[in-house]
Amino acid sequence: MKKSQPSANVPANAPAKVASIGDVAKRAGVSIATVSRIVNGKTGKASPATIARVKATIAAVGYRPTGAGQALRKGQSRLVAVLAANLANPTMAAIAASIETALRDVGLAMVLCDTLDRPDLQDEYLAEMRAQAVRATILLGAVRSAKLADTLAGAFASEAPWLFVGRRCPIDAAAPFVGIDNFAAGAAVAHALHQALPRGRFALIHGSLESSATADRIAAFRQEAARLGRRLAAADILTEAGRDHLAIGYEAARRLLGAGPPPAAIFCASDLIAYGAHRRLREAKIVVPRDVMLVGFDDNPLNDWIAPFLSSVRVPYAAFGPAIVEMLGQLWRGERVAARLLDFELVQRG
Amino acid sequence: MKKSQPSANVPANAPAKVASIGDVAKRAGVSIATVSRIVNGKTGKASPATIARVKATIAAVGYRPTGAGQALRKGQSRLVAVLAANLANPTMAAIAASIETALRDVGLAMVLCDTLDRPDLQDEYLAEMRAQAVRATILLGAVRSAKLADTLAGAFASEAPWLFVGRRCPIDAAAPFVGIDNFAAGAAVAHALHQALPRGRFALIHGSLESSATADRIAAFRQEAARLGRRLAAADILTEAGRDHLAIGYEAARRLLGAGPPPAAIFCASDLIAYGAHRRLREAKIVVPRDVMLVGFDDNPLNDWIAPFLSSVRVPYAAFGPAIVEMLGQLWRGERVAARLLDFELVQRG
DNA sequence: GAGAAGTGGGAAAACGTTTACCTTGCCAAG
DNA sequence: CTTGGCAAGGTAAACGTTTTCCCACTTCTC
Repeated sequence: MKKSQPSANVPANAPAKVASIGDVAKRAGVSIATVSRIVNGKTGKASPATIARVKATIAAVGYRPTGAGQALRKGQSRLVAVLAANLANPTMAAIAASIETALRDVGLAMVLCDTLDRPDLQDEYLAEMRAQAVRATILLGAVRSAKLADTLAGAFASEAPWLFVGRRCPIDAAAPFVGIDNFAAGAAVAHALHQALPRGRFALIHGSLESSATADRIAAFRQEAARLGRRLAAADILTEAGRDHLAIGYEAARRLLGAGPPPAAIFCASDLIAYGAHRRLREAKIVVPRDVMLVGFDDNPLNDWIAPFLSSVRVPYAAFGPAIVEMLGQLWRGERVAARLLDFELVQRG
Repeated sequence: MKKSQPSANVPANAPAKVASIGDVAKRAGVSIATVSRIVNGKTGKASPATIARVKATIAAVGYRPTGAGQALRKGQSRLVAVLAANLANPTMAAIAASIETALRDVGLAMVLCDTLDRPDLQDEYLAEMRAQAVRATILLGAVRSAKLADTLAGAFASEAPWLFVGRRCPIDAAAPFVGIDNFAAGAAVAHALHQALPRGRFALIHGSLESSATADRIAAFRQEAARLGRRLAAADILTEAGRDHLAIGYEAARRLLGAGPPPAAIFCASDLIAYGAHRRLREAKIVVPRDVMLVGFDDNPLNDWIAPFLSSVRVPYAAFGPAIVEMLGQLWRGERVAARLLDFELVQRG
């Protein structure tokens, strides 16, 4: 008596083993090679009658090739890893959801990991996903890490390529990338604010500049503002340490309001920062956008519903999945890939 | 010349194969059995010197057991599937993130799928996850489906148990469950509204009652309200078809306001419904909570920042992961499990 | 009617692990 | 000197799949 029954409450049909390719072959009276060929659509090797019989058997026993067997033999699984920097951020979660849907459409499954923006965790996940023989690794907000730098050279044309989404690769900006043109977006915000508010100060709140996305937005905004004659004072460019964008926005807004009269507009490098800033503004009885215009970034889909005061740069969440899958196809075929830039749109509200 | 070089731009170190247990064994001058035993911590079979040598070799070549090999041999992978009903819902995304963190702490990885509340997709994922030899399947908002009903009997004491989170199993309410006591929560809301607003009508907006979570909240609210002498009129209980809670809330609020004077309070079965209703109220110049009290459910972490008008039942997002992992441990050990009910809290704002 | 060319399908190796079982050398007890 | 036992570690099977050969038979072609 092996340990097959963990307890007596298991019904008699509990050990109903899942059918393997050998079971199907035996039941259909063919060899496993034939079953394998039919499952994989290798035509021309079996008669129509055999094909029909095997397919019927497959349906009858509910056979489906075991991932482990395939992965062992072929050296790759049906999995794609997504390493997200921060799943608490609705933007990342929405992009991850879009990726999942697009992967399903091509028969792949998503392994989703939260690196918490920590290099050690990112490295750990990169190693584990390699051990899982994933078909690709999508870094949704990568952070600079040891393994990233070490492995990068061989990782692109390999059978399990890396793809950077949202943020550029911190080591090599030319690595395969899918995302919006943050530089153009930052400039567009500056331009729009200049049009809407011909006079008054602009302020800027952002988090860590390690992220290329943030850095580009900020640099472009400052550059374009200066070009339009709206150079920002040093005291109007605020940042805080930490990963919590809500807290960053709140704290920065507190400092900004404490330093003097409010600016005409505040550009926040993310919607979460804008939410944080808005809370402080609300506490100070400053009405957005009547008294101060507030611009965020990412355009959380909830904004139309609960943040009708917030202008924001809309990122096309749903477009990420298809674009990523398309680029993965190119990488798998060994094609040279360029960065794929998705469209953004400045949504003005209030 | 095999197809080893997809293109000429691959550096010479590209085919750096990942080391297998055999490579480690050869390099350390032992058999693969010894390496395996050491990797798996099977002590007492190797001398300290050998152990040290093998461990050094493992570190040197960066060896890590391949998931496929282990899965094939042991019949289970290091993966746990999470089938979420709707990743666009911030609540589900937050719980999924919590699960991911808790799984990582015990050395497992999460495969995340979005069933879109569709029975066919849920069944497809259940089959695929079985083929992936996942260690467990977590149904975060299950829907009634054919395969669910078929397989349920054997799925609990098996090596790859099913665990229902948020919503009870639609087939068997006694199936392993982690979530809050929605019935108690619904009653608590009714009680709190009765205290806060001694007179005036209550209204209720909800989506599909297929979900046990929604059904329990609604039933308890109505029951407790009636017990307190605040029976709801039929016209004050509103629902809409569809999956989009924002739209449901908006449409229902439109109907409610079109039918006569607004009620004193509206209880919405989810925060998203409440956001939708709030938008309509805002359009009608009705101020929450001054004119109408609004209560949601789930308490989106953003509420403190952008929905300071909304009272809500706070669900302990971060507690889900640890509770789920704990229950999985019990299931794997073949222990009988009861439902695990997490604490909730009614947060009153405004 | 002999060879060629195709059709339909089988046998077996290989992928990386784990583990049950076996072997070897050594030491101590009888 | 045998026997037993233990420490240390090796051998080989098994898991499920894919794929490369190979084989047997049929049908043409001259």
